[in-house]
Amino acid sequence: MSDLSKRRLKMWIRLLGVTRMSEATLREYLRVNHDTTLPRFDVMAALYRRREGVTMSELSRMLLVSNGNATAVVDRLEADAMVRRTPSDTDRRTVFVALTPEGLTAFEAMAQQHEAEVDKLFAGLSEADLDSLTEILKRMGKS
Amino acid sequence: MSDLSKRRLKMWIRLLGVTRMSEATLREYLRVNHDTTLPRFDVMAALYRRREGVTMSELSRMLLVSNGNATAVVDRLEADAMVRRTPSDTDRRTVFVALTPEGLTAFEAMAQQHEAEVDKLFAGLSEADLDSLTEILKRMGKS
DNA sequence: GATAGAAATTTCAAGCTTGAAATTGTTTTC
DNA sequence: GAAAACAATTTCAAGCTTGAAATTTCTATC
Repeated sequence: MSDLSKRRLKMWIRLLGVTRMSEATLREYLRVNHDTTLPRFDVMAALYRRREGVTMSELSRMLLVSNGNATAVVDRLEADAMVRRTPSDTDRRTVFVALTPEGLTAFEAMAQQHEAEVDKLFAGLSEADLDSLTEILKRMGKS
Repeated sequence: MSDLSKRRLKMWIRLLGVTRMSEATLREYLRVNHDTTLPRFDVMAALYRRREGVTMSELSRMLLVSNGNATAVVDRLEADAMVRRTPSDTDRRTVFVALTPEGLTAFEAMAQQHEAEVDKLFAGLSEADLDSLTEILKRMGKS
């Protein structure tokens, strides 16, 4: 195994570590302050970005999770009236999911503080850091 | 919310995306080629790095997972004779976990290919990329 | 040397996640 | 227009994960 390969492995382990620690912080924040979870927040964030609604498949593609997973989280959010399922008129296999007004309100209450939390988490990163990091992450995403 | 804060949020979302896609690739590789899972691999990798064995607490700290989680994964690995628990002589609360010889063999069979897989995944990163990325990740880990 | 506090681990319930199979519906191809 | 292929979603079992509570053991303080 080449030295470069070893360095890539070390970087991957470090990347995973940073991601897990950040997720833990955000999970804790959501639990304590909003009595909710990261997966629920992720779904609501996706639906906030696509206010008109998305299909279940689109949703799982956006979040990079399996279909079954999306179904389960949406089921629970629906039970809490945070999201609503609407069957498609033109394709009876398809269902659209969207935030309810309550869901929208709840999300907006979380989102701003969540952004502040992320900001705090990565306060050590300057504009220049963000430039290079983003550029590198873009390339990583393409493979 | 400042522009810088928005950029940090975008970076975080991108980071999460890269991590999830990479994890999905590695999970698939482990499932198809070694009939195992990422959490199991992670535990075995930690025990490989600390061949002499670690306590359950150390293990969960190394992997950034809860104690209960470590217990569950170690239980299953132990049932498959990949790892062994040994009670401490000096502190009866403590238990050491270590790879069995079978576990060691199984891990070594996976590890090299796993490294190759990671290498492929991040082939787009040059030495210079790794330099700046590692430097930035180090700083991110410190907050 | 009791006892109160701290520490290591496990247990547990609830929720998350995957991948495969099942279900239902649409589209293509003959 | 049947039949086969394809597509969207749900269901399901198994495993993962968390956080809190319970259990057992150790340590410090009186």
